[in-house]
Amino acid sequence: MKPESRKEEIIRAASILFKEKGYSAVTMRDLAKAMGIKAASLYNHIQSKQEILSTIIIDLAEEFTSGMNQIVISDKNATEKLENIISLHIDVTLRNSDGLASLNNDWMHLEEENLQYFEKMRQDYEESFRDIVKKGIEEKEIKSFNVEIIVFSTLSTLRTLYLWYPKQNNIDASILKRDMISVLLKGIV
Amino acid sequence: MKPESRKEEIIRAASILFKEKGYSAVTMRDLAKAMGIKAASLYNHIQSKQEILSTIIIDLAEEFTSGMNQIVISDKNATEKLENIISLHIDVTLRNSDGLASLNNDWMHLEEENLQYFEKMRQDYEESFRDIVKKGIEEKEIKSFNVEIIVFSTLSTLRTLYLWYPKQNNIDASILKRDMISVLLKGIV
DNA sequence: GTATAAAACTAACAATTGTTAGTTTTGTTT
DNA sequence: AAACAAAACTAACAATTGTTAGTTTTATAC
Repeated sequence: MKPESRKEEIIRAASILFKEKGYSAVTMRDLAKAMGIKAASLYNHIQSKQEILSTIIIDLAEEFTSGMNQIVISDKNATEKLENIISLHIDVTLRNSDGLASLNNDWMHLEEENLQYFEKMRQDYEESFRDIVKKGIEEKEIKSFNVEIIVFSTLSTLRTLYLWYPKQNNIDASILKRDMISVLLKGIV
Repeated sequence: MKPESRKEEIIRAASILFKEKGYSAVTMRDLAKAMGIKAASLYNHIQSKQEILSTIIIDLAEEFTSGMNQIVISDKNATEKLENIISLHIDVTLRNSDGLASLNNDWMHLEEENLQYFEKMRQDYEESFRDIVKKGIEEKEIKSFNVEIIVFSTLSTLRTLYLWYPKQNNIDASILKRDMISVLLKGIV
């Protein structure tokens, strides 16, 4: 592993604080104290508080976008694609559960350009998800429930993993994947 | 319907703003502007910003606590109890989806006394939920999956209803209940 | 119409906010 | 040890924050 730059350390510390109190309630002085330095010193490494937020969120959103795109173009049936989506969410959650709090709760504090970029990615992601479910229903792989409800209920669980996973003591990733697939898919497929 | 007091109007307006930007990012001047008055005038009706937040959250939490307690003591099997929990969440969401945003995302900004009170209620709620699922598994009503995962996945969906429901155009409550019960329970029972 | 209560207003406060400028310290390379 | 870059510091700023005090307007009751 290459050593973490000071900037990356700051972003990681910020992710933890943002998770605890939300972006708006965390001050640069809070963040500095967590780093053991003064607030002004942070600006040797970052440009603004906003840059920290956008780095956290956009990086994660691009990870999901890229992962989803690979799943979409893959030569799999709907059920397997849904399994891969579950797997994607679990992988990202294990790697960066703190950052996901910002993605879920503080995206609206992004500024103009990044806000639009983020909203586009989220919309495309949901669209891809919906299309996979629709295809699955057409192919009789998935039960013919209301599509919106299936997408919503599945996605809401996956999106909330970041809150739940850290409270479980070291549940194994592969076991988690198997169980999540059971609970989320066995009901609808 | 009895007319809404000025204080209730303020709390309702605050719920909407808190949902959009979170408690910390909403200023008393924002809230005043939404009410068409000056910030100082708000204080003729409320004691503090904190009072608004705690009113929104504690009222809702008590509603859930009371609803859950009735379900727990009822003479129903586990499946029926879970159906009633789903129904409870949908009812509360239809009545006050804005306030639920604060309950879900801004509870950590409650101050000492109310924070403890809230956390106790939430803990008890989850405990009751878990007990119902456990009992259901013992009675062979519910499949023997990991209890934590069942509770987490179901509850995460119910807790996120407040975000999803307002975007659906007037989906009927009874239809929603039937479909949610299908999607959430058919997989595990 | 005069008195009373409700609800708005103006003006200001002390504290906190993100950020900048300029300087000093720390650590590494020659 | 001299030079240089990285990373910390102090001090301050302009703007914004929740809130208070005191006053005026608006609506209701007698």
